[in-house]
Amino acid sequence: MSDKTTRDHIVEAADQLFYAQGFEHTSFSDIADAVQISRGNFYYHFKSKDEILDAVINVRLADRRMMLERWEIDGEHPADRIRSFINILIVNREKIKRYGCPVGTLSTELAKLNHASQGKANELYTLFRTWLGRQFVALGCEADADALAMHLLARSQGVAALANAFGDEEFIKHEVKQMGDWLSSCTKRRAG
Amino acid sequence: MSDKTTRDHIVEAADQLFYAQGFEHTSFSDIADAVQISRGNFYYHFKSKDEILDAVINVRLADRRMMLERWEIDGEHPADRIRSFINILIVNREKIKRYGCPVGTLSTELAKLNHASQGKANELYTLFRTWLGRQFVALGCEADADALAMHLLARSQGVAALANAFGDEEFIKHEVKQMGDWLSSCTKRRAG
DNA sequence: AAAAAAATAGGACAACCGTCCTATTTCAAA
DNA sequence: TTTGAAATAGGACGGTTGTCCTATTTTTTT
Repeated sequence: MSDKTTRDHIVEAADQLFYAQGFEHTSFSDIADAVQISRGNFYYHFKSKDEILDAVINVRLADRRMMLERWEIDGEHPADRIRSFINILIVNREKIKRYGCPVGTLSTELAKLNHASQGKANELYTLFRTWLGRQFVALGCEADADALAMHLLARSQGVAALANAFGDEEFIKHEVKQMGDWLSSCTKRRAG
Repeated sequence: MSDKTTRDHIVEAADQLFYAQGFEHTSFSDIADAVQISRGNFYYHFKSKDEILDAVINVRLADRRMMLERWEIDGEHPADRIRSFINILIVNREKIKRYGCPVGTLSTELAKLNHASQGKANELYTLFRTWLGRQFVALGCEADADALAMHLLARSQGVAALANAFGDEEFIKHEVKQMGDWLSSCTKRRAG
């Protein structure tokens, strides 16, 4: 059917479970049940739970990197690329409502656990930050490109957090519209 | 020295530990060590860990309620009250950098745990939401008072999340300034 | 001072955790 | 078909968790 290795299945199941239940609250048994393998066989593929987390973060990093690269190859305007980023909130609104932002919630959890992979998880933030910064530079906002990137990142995080708490998808739509307006006013201020 | 009961000490220690380490990652032993009582004695004051969480949330609710009421009694302008809210980020920037927002991180964690006290924890959000909404109404923004309250809440959450991830207090200051400007433009748009 | 109540200590408990070990099975190379 | 490596199953392990129980101490009341 599929040529995915057992290892891939484990990482995939762990990815989903870490997102839905959190890293600490997901046990080896949970993952083993999801993949339908025995607990013991686990340590043939991974030496520890932390190693699985590492693999999960690597997969997430690779996924997002690919997505952002795809958005950059197309001959789109930088503003439209940024709009693609904002639109993640719309595309994933259902899951965000239920589980929050996968990047933000993992980062928050690992910070509390003071986990060794904290830094690596935050590379996900940095990935978006750098990419957004590059788009703002392309828009002609060299001076405060990074600040604008951080601003947008923060607003996305806040929207995801509240949408999750209140279970409110409409709020996402409303805020996304505002973020679009904000972006327009940004570019217009440049042009005018 | 102090006339605080043992129960108060437990709740206080649990409050801090839940904030710094998260609810699930904080064990009975952690709290017992902090309060310097035996684990066994614990169940004389609380029937379960969930009951401690409940007490912690109640304390947090009471604290915030008192703070907001204090801000409303003073004959201040609604805009200045809202500025007081925004300024929480500045006052607590050190702790936010280290542990994030106490309201947001707890809400996020309980959502993942699918914990029974999820709703109660979210009352903290609702408290601020309602209060902010009331201030925006007083500012003359009846139509979209709640939306403005949610917007401000979301931005605060986002700022706290990123400040925590990047360990960046300067970012807080920068965003707080912008939120002040946004508020000014809000009120001016009304007045003009 | 005696009696009753409140508070505390310390250990027992079953369940679960991440980890590890050792048979057994599967499968490909020879 | 034989051989050896790769993959899997299942259970044992020590530690920790939340919970509970029962003495003992402390405090209050009479």
